[in-house]
Amino acid sequence: MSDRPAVVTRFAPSPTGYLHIGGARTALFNWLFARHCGGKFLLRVEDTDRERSTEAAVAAIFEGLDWLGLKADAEPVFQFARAERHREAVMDLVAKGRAYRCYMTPEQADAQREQARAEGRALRSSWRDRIAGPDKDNQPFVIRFKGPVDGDTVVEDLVQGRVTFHNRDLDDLVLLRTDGAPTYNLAVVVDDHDMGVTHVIRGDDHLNNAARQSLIYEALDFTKPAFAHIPLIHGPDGAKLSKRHGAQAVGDYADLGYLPETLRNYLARLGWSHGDDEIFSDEEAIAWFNIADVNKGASRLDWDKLNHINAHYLKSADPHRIADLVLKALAARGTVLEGPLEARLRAAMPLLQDRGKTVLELVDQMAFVIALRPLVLDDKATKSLTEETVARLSRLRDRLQTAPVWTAPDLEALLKDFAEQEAVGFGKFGPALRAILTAGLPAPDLGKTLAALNRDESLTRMDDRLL
RNA sequence: GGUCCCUUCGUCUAUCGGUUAGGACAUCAGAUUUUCAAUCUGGGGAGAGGGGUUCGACUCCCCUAGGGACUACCA
Repeated sequence: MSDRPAVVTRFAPSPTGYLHIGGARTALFNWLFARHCGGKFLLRVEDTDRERSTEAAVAAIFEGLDWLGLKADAEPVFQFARAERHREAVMDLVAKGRAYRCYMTPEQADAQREQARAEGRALRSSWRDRIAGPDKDNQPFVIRFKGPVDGDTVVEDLVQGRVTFHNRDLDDLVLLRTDGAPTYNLAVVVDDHDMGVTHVIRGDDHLNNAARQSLIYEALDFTKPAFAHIPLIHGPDGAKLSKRHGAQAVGDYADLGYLPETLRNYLARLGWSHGDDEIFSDEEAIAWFNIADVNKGASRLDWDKLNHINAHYLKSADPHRIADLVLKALAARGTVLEGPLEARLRAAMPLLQDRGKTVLELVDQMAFVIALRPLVLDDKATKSLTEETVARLSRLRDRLQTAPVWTAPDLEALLKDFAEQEAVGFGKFGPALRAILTAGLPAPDLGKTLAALNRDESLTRMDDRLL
């Protein structure tokens, strides 16, 4: 009897670098499953490798999870802080005869491992059944797990199905290092048990470890959690995701102008599906998510689809929020906007936020809004400003000046009406007007362009060329 | 080398023994058009190969090929 929630999941990164996209998806699946079940999602920092773990990495991972919106339901557990508890468990194992002191030097271990491999079996230390004499009293040793020599270990995996391992292929792995520090496979088992983890959802690079850990669970008399080994994410070329595939860290995606909801949606859809649903809310994902629907095969990152989803969320996002992001991206490029320019950009955002797949693209799409006068026209544009065109645009300018309302639809209508009145097609003045207003920078329909610039700026830019 | 996992359009996927194998992204064509997009309509495009099991296999089994993970006193 316990009051523990029925389902407890955890994300357990080792802080040796930033949070990469694969880890982000693992965290997401854990989060989704816990939410779906009304359970808890925990966080554990696996920092037992003191050499490679860094504060900066811990911060980067927390920041990444935070940005993604994956909040843990309890304070994170730092594995290294629990070393004493891990040692306790190992001593318990030694007392039970399920672990032993091994005095082999690393070199001896390598040699024995090689020999074992040649014989088609895993390493079994020669110290398995020996008690050291006084000669070893002050000699360094490690504590190894005394694995069964025969029989099978079966992992019932929620994603991969039933997977059988032969015990003879499983090493007598080191539980406690020479310096008394616990190793990963031991610490994971003890921590998952102590944290009440019911579902271990992690990358399938750990599937082999699940067998080793199963043995430790049994030796410790711990109840095993359910395992779910989800496939890894590969790069667009099918190879394991690495630096040459570009963005790996979730922070990179933020810098590139992707929204966290985009990543959640896209990543959830990678290796998991709910019928034909492609774009869905967090609530829907939580309601639908089920480990049974997770695929077994690895999937590749597809930038086009990521972009498509991001465009969708960019379109429907709060303009103020997107404006903040555009401003931030601009600032990162060294352009700090304030005052009227910032106000103009913010006001124009609802008109323009559907024009980019990323915030960075939006920055480019908004360049015409914040361009400084006088705009520099290229030769072609300058030549198109014939006497006739200038005269016509001047007439248009006067109408614009007295336009009763300055909104995109009204301006669009005004433009149409003007064309009719002049008895010409848009081709007779549209391109020239566009050149005057944007200097060839990307911009939307003229009605929207005028609206985005606001009346004063539009008229002033026209005056720059027409007067 | 050994152990284990994986394999449906270019990509992400649906299918859970009987479908013209569906959808999304991408792509191509057309429409729209004042630039670039967007949008709309339509098209092409898949069960790795070979054996079985079965009245009937994408679906179940085996082999081959290809891809991946693990094989540390890293996690």
